Amino acid sequence: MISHAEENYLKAIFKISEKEAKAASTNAIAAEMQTTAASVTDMLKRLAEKNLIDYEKYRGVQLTTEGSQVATALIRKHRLWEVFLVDKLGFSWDEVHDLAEQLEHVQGNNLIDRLDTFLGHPKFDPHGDPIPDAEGRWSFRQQVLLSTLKPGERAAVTGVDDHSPAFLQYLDQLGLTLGAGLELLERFPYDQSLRVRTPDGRELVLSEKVGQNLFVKIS
Amino acid sequence: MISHAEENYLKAIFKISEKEAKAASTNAIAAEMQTTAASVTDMLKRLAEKNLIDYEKYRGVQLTTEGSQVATALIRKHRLWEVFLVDKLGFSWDEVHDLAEQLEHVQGNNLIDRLDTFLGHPKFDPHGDPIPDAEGRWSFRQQVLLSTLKPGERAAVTGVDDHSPAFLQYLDQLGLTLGAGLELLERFPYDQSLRVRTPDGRELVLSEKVGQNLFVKIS
DNA sequence: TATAAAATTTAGGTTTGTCTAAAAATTAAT
DNA sequence: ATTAATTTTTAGACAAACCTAAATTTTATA
Repeated sequence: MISHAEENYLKAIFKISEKEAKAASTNAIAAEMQTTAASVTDMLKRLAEKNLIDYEKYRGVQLTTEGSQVATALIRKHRLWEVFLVDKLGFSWDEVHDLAEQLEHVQGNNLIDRLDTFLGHPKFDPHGDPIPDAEGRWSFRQQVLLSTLKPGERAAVTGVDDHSPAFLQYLDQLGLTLGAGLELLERFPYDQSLRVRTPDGRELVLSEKVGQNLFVKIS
Repeated sequence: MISHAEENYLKAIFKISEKEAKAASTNAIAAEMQTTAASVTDMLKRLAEKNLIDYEKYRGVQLTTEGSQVATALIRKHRLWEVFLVDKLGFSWDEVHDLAEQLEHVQGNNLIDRLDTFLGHPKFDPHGDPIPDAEGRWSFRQQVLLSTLKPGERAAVTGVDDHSPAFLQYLDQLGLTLGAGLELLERFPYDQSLRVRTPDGRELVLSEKVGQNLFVKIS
């Protein structure tokens, strides 16, 4: 039996390992979980005991195959619930994280596969993040950060790196929701801000920060 | 802040009070919660401290107005999720209790009202139990136990008193799902078993126990 | 390479929710 | 109205998950 708290730690470790490629440090986990390093050490011992992580004192941790499977299943649940909340209940993409965080812990035999069927087997969640299938396989997509585009290139918004409500709401305001098209007109060398044009002819200036947090697919 | 465990106790007390009309006893709560009397006493102190119940040592408990509101909201959530699981995800009525038991604890501003809207504001759950509205008002229905029918009377199934999967599955097998019509042909005095006819002409003999656990509306 | 700084772990505590066994109060029965 | 049976509460423990403060280990720096 894996507790909710344990599940959350596994997910946090998975998330860190995704970005960093090396063993996840106690401090990084504490930051991700918004708790103290001491609490993390406590939990790491328990997770190691259950063979969900490989843990060596002072050396950070890595998920075992089993731990990785648990984390992947959780992410699948989280993202499917997000699709449900947005597509079926009409929530906006900046409102669903906390709800999905709770829903992902609901345990039940067929629940998630039935939900998946009900939603039409979506491959990406409302933020453009891939949803692993029942066997833990991920969908990939040719996407790059907006900041890497060259002037003249056209692209469509496919996802975000920063998932904060503030960023998502700002994108809503700009009309840069998933699928929105755009063309990079120029990059100002002074601060790396970007001038882009939308299909309806509007021109926007986006900060470097926006460019580094928005994924697009070049068309 | 009310914990999941506290919520479950409030719901249990509500359920007992519904049937018994008098103060709920420690033992009755322990039975309903499948735990020990000592654990119940512990919890009752906490609930009383939070003004969710009126508690006097050795005298049983009653919900306060606030406690009753919490319990009602929980029941609303539980039953709406059951409708979702049956109507949208295709679960059968004997499979949804445990899932709804978890889903009812998910906290979120508009979640339940949005779910309610999505489901079309159902008034009854898949077992025929009423779903209180957002203000805590209950729907009532003219229903009686099948065992109270007189020979010759026709009725339709509206709900169950026994919610066990075994009973629900048996009813499925008999074709006595919600809305099913029937006519009482005779009651055998020997064991109070009932001979009934269904609209498609089938005749069934139902035990006294079935008659005392099936609600019907006389037509 | 010592020493300072940073990261990590240990030690010792707290809260929530549970338990068993024993004590106390209430209710039933002779 | 005592005694017996039942119900309820208290006492004392335990596990999970967290905390702060202190000790230890690792890493960075002079």
